[in-house]
Amino acid sequence: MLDGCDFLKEMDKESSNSFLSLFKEENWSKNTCILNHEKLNYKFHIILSGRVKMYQVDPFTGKELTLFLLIKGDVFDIFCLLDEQEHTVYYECLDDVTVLSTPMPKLRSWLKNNPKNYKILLPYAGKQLRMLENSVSDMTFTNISTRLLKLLIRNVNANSRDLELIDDLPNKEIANLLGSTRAVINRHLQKLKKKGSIRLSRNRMEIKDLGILIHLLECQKKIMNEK
Amino acid sequence: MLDGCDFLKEMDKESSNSFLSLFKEENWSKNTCILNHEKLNYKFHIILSGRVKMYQVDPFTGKELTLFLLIKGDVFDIFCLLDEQEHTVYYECLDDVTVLSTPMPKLRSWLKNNPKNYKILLPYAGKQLRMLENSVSDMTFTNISTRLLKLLIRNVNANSRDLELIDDLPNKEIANLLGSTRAVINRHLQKLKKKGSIRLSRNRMEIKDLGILIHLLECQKKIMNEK
DNA sequence: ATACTGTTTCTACTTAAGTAGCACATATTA
DNA sequence: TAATATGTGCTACTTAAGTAGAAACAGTAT
Repeated sequence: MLDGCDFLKEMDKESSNSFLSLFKEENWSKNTCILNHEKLNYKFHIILSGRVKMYQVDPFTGKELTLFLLIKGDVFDIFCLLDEQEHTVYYECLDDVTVLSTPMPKLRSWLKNNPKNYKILLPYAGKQLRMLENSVSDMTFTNISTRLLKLLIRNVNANSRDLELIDDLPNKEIANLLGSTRAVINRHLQKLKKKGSIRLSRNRMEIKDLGILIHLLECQKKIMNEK
Repeated sequence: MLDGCDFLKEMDKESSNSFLSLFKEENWSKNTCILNHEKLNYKFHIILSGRVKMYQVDPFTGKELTLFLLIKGDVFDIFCLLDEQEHTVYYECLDDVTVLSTPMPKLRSWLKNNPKNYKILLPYAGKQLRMLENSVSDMTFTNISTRLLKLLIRNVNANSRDLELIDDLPNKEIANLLGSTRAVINRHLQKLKKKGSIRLSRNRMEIKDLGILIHLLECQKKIMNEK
């Protein structure tokens, strides 16, 4: 059930048993939102199935930015767990979701009593740090069409060659993932479609020719290089 | 010497003594670069004095992005310490710098033997996460002139009312901090100068009227709100 | 079946930011 | 002191991305 959870793999058997006994399973239906950020300090969750987007909303324009698309094995809110500060961020279920939940104080006191397990947090925190760092550098170094190409390629399943995780999202959600707007994303998607690399329909994107996408990404790099 | 170091404040007396005995002092002169990222996995540093910028360089355009301006109490490389992965990032001393240094493996084994001290890493990791998250949302929600205003205001000393930390940087370095270019930053700085809010000279920025800066920031918000 | 909502596809327009280049000023050092 | 490098201030130009709005379409609910 929790195989492949980065969070647990460093833990020994007895620790992971006592750790898991802290939690109880919860089911949230699609589109459920966790809006109250104070509550993030009250509960801690591990995702068993389904997608949860972590996002921010600009209070002045209402524009949205999806910071992470959390899936099985991801946890939240790691920010609060690390430094016990409030975290102004929202969560929304993109599918029906199953999570393991526990009150934050319960988890904190368990960690205090089992201090060697503090270290299980470290690689996960590192992974998040690297993802954010990567977002920052992508946003300063590359334009939106390149970021879109990267997003698509990154989410192609190596075996099936199919687009995963983001294949059923509307243009608006893709835009939120890249920090752009629906109109701009659609403009770039239409170009990719015209080149025969993707297929588009309502709430559905499919890879038609991964080779073209990879080639286009290479070209972008070359263009930047020539400048 | 290490008063106000976030990194140590959670540690008990005996831990911090044995912790500090791992390190030895090093002095690096201004403009020293740490280019070899493999080495980041070999050594770990705590800054005692001077500024160190952590930055990335786009391999295709040569454009730079300063991710963090590290000062007294900051450490590096926390990314490597957390997840033991390589970290493609550069460091450069903006001043003569004094650090405490230790081999990474030595620190790792000390932590292994003193597992309760794993937790001292957590709030620092949280702080870095929040700073990066903040960069990402600033970059998607606000334009460069607003980000410049925020940068200036954030670095005004509350008591002296003077600009600190970034007051002696050339326009190019300010641009790197915001992920922009010298020409654009200078354009915005000239506007602020014309409004009488700052004074500019070679490698020097001074606050002339903080009130104007704060007012301009408020106006930016209002403009975004009306859209 | 109908109305309603969300999504896609397009066109036309606006604007902030990036780019290029140059004159001039200020440091550094040879 | 001359020569060189670095930083500033400014102009003119280009372009990617944001903005606005409308038509057509696809699902859902009544």
